[in-house]
Amino acid sequence: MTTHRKADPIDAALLKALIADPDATNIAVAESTGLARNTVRSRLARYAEEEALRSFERRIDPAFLGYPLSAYIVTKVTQRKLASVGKALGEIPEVLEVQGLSGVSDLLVHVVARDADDLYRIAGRILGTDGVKRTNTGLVMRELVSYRIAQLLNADDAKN
Amino acid sequence: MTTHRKADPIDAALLKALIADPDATNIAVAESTGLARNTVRSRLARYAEEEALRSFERRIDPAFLGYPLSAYIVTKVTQRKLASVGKALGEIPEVLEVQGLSGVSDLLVHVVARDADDLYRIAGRILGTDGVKRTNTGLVMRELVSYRIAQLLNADDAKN
DNA sequence: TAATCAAATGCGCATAATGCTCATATTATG
DNA sequence: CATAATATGAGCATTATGCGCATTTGATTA
Repeated sequence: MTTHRKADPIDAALLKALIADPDATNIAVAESTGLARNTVRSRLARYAEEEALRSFERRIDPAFLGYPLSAYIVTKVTQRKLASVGKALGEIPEVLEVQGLSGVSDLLVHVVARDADDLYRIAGRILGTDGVKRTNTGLVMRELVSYRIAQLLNADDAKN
Repeated sequence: MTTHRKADPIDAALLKALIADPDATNIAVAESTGLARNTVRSRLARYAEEEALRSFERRIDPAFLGYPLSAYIVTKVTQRKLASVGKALGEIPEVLEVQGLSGVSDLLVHVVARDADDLYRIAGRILGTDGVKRTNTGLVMRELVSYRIAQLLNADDAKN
């Protein structure tokens, strides 16, 4: 796995171009980055192969699907039942994401809801799940910093 | 704002096709959904205009940028200093997202890091930020349910 | 029931992008 | 210096795009 050429495993300029315009054609990206068209093409193919790009689902705003409320539910779980809880949570449609945190029995459950009543119902269903000991719901009131990653493309070399 | 035709504001089939293949051409989407090409085109244009699709950044896996560690830092803040804390957090490159939770003085800070030492440094920097009273770092150990949204496209009608 | 209107459809066409191949150039690494 | 992975440049057949425009569909409303 030695790298030849300077070849960053991930090319910052290329990704920046795509961030600026997700629908840019390969040719447009090539022009804006100064790379050759075939280079853009082969790199994107490699990224796809390496799964450097996650699902398109991440780009869909839940609010536009009718789920304007977003909440994070910190969930304390009976350690033995971690797997079954994970499975049960996966069966709740409004659960977008569940991450196991350090502490072994803490889960961070990201949910969305149609309205306050809906959220109440969902939180109740989670708390009622066998193996769940305790939940703590934090409704997202506002985004102080909205999701971004572009800044990491600069700091890549300049260690901070 | 009356809707004519059946016209879902968001078309489930179209989005599903894009989830299945994010790089599908309009023509391919039209074929797989049974919609006309111009329909696909105009709908996608509308979604873009309505900002139903979020930044392309969401699709970039931080791990491929050299940040394999992900953590959520629950942060208790002096309420008066909420704005300045938000600004300060925004200046930390490894901070991907900051959300203000109900409770007014609770923030959920999503960070990534190159390694454990890096995370330690970042957590320290956040704790050292003026206005931050307390932090609680939860390192993501594994994903029990990885981000998904497709299931909401089905449950859209079938109230659960 | 008929008028109305937004969305959906179908067609055509000039322009642009794609997917591919192949030969060549470039550069980090050993 | 030799090597190997990447980048580049050119060409070409195929496909997609962007757009205009006329027509149809189906829900709303007078």
